[in-house]
Amino acid sequence: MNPVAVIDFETTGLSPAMGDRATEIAIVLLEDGKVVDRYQSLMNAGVRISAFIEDYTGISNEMVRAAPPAAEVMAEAARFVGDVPLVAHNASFDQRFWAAELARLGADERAVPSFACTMLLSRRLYPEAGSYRLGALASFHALPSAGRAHRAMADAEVAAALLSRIQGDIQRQYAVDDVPHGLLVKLQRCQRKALPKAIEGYFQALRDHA
DNA sequence: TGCCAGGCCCTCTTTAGGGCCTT
Repeated sequence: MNPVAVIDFETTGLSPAMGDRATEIAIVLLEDGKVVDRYQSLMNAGVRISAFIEDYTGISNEMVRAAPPAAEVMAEAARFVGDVPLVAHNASFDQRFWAAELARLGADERAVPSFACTMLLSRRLYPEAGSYRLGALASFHALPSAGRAHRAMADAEVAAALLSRIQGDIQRQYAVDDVPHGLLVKLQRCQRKALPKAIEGYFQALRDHA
């Protein structure tokens, strides 16, 4: 299976459009269901972190003041990811911050790649899960704890374990050898009953293209 | 200081509203 990069941001709030900035990023490279590399850094975007967010993430103004500049960290993160496709939990959130922080470096926001989303996939694959928060899905699947929740690397590790579980379940349930990123992106937009047809259609298109 | 968004998805729906999920 080709590698994917599972990414998680900690930020000052919910919306880069409202001035919120990233405070920490973690990236886990996953290949064949195994972690093969990691990147993690706090970053200083020069903005104040509210008391609520300090409490929520455990990331303080003092910690961020001592961290490298956000531009430096994001450039490193982009180099680390390279052309590897991206995955996140509730990916629309991380995709917005990925685009916004890289746009500050001069990157084209329209060129942001499509993310696969472990939350959307879980909604389709595990209708009995009840809650689709990352921590709730980790409990549902009995995934190993990776440290303090709401820190970037701990959450990225859990999301990577969830993705590995998702890929394995798709392989078993639908008798396929591989679950490439493009298939994940396709399935996260599918109704549950349409999953088998979508999987067959995806691999048929690959064969037609070959 | 306190507040903010956006996309998905369900239903008491589609001429809409509200909960969930991310920080």
